[in-house]
Amino acid sequence: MSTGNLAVGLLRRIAAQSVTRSALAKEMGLAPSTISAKINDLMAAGLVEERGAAPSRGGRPGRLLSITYRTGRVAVISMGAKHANVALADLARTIHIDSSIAIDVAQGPEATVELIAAEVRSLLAREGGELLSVGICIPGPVDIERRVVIAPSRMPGWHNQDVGALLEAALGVPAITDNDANLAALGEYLSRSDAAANSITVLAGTGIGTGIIVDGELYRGSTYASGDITHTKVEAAAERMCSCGNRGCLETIASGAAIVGDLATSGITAQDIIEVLAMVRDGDPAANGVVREAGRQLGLALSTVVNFFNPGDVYLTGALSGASVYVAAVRSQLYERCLPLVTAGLRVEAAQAGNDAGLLGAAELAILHLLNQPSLPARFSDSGN
Amino acid sequence: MSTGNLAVGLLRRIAAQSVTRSALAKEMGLAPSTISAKINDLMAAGLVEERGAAPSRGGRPGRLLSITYRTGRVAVISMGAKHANVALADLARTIHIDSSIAIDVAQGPEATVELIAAEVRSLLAREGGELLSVGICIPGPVDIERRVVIAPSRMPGWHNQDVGALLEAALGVPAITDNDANLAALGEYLSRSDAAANSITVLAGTGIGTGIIVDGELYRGSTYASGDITHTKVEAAAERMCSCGNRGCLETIASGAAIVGDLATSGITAQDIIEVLAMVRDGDPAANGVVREAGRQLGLALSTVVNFFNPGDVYLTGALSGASVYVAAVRSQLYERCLPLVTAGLRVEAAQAGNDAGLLGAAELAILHLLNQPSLPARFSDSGN
DNA sequence: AACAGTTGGTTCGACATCGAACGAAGTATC
DNA sequence: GATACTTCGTTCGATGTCGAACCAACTGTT
Repeated sequence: MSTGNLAVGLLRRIAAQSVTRSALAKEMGLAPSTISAKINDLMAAGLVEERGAAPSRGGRPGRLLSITYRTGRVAVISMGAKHANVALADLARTIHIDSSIAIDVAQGPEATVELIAAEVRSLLAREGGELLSVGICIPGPVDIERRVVIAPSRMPGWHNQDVGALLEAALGVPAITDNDANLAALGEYLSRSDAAANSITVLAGTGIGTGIIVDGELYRGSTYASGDITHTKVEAAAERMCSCGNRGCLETIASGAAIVGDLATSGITAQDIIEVLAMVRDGDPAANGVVREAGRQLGLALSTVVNFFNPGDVYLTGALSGASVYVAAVRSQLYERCLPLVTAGLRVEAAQAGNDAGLLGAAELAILHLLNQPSLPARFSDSGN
Repeated sequence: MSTGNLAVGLLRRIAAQSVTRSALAKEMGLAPSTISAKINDLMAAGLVEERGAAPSRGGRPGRLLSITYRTGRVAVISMGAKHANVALADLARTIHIDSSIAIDVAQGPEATVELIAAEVRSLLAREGGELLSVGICIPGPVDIERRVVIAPSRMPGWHNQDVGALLEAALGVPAITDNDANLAALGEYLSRSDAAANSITVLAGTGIGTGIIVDGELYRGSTYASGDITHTKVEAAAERMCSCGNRGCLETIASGAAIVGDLATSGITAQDIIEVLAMVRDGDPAANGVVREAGRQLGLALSTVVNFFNPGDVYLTGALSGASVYVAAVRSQLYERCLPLVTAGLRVEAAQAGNDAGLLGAAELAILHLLNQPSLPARFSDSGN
């Protein structure tokens, strides 16, 4: 009776923050009567309750609505090749606890998922609450229809694997999977109140992927491969051999690995990109120069894409986005190289959600997935606190 | 009473071709009862009538529905810098008569629109029928909200001009304006039964623009500037000066003007790109080589965009798309340079609608615009044949 | 020629949403 | 503290869409 799409939207919104009926009506652009009717259903089903009143704004004060169920948790995971970030979030998409564990994708899906599942259980034991759903970011293309990882260049042995099914088997709750850059774009879009309807979120890690938001919705392309700019040709990299077998790819000059490598050839050894960032922060000129150059090259490659897509916002995530030289280099390249009409109003910024963007996007998808389960109201009402 | 959005969709569909109620229900994914109810309204309003029966398919034969009004015409115009194609189409988007006239955009909007309007009147005088609406393709960005041309690099004096208003004043019917590449994409998408949901349509003329279809809808970008790849940097053009003041732009090596220029430097003079095409068809090796190289460079520039956008189809329009060497060169570059997951299922073809693609897109927009006029039913019913 | 099978179209009750009108519960003003 | 004003929420009739059941009209088979 209350499993309609509107009910889901209302639950999501109320879970995020207490609101009054009239505020909901305005936010959602629906008639007050429609909201009231639905809220009645939800209250009858025991999912929502009135809790206190909003301050009057010159007239009758509104009654604040809260979600009855507050101990539900979604587990969200962001996978890299060597590490995974694991976190628990509530239904309002707020992250309550998180941790990082060492994994090795080369060990294959089963072993990796078991490590991740163990960490989820451990976080649950510490934090309490009931696990309702899981969302995971994969560093490679994901066919969300068939629900499998496809041809992930950095994850041999994972092709056609249904990671969601493995997680479901291990944790006993619904799970969803999507590409990391896609989820970062979704997370950043959702966590901004001022987000443009069309945006590109760049995730520069081992490879360089982007997530695309079109008209407020995630765009995944015709074969779930959209957003890949790793192998865009840049002149400055013409001599460099890429892992894909070609030369001149953006990855060979703007990825984390490339930066570490470039520093090594100038005699400076850094363990990983995090160390490089620390050096930049300490004012190391060599590190600074290499990072700026990486940003410049990324900006150059992005300029074609930005001219084509004409986004309102470009968000940068990944470790490098913490360095302001990097962000500034990307921005200045875009402003210099793109058409005036395209740069008019264009924002180029580090993601506000930082490295949690992917986790937030995963939480959103996991919650939506959960709320679309047919058995939802039962779960909520008979395990509610 | 029958001005709802469903009514518009039904009218459009019935105008395109006679159909039965049950076929409409299937096509539109609506309940048969919904269709019947709406058709009753439309018949009561005198907009639709039953005309004959469909052959039985093993059961009760359907009754074919036709639009009552068949002499209505929309005028569609595709503007270039020196020429404009003017045509009349019916409500089914079929072009009945067309012509080409010489214009000069440097004369400014008023004079140009007057020339165009005169040609529309002349076509109407020849063909008969009542003019209902006008659609025009502009070779530059168009802000469809404010309904003005913005910063058109090749049309000085047209900035912030409302061409639609000028046409309305001259012809006395509603008019709409949009960018030529956008409308070509829309037209090609609509005229294919097998079109992919996400596609890029390349219009290579003076500049090189693309129109983008996302999930079956035209995507225009955040500032109506999407699709511009004219100034994408290509290595082979590094030495060439572009009209934009930079070097290395795609336009300097892959546009029609660039091809004519390149042939001139090898001592071969062609008046325009049409002549070059004729030479290619005659097997002229120099012309062939230059056209193939243009296609190769376009393909190279497109590869970044295709990796990013992951379309199902790429359509080529504009004069050059008539040369199969050109299409083949673009296709082979895309297949070679894009990721396997992106090229899986990717089609790269000359537009089926050919150079009419823009006119068809303009007809679509003009018809939609017309059907969204509040006074529509009156117009239709009291002037119907 | 009767009858089963198939497809086309309508009727009717259910449901979601809307908008207008109204009652409820405050604040501001005199 | 009466009165106007503002905001919140509900009631109620109208509208659009759906799906199930039903009637209508044809084909093919026996």
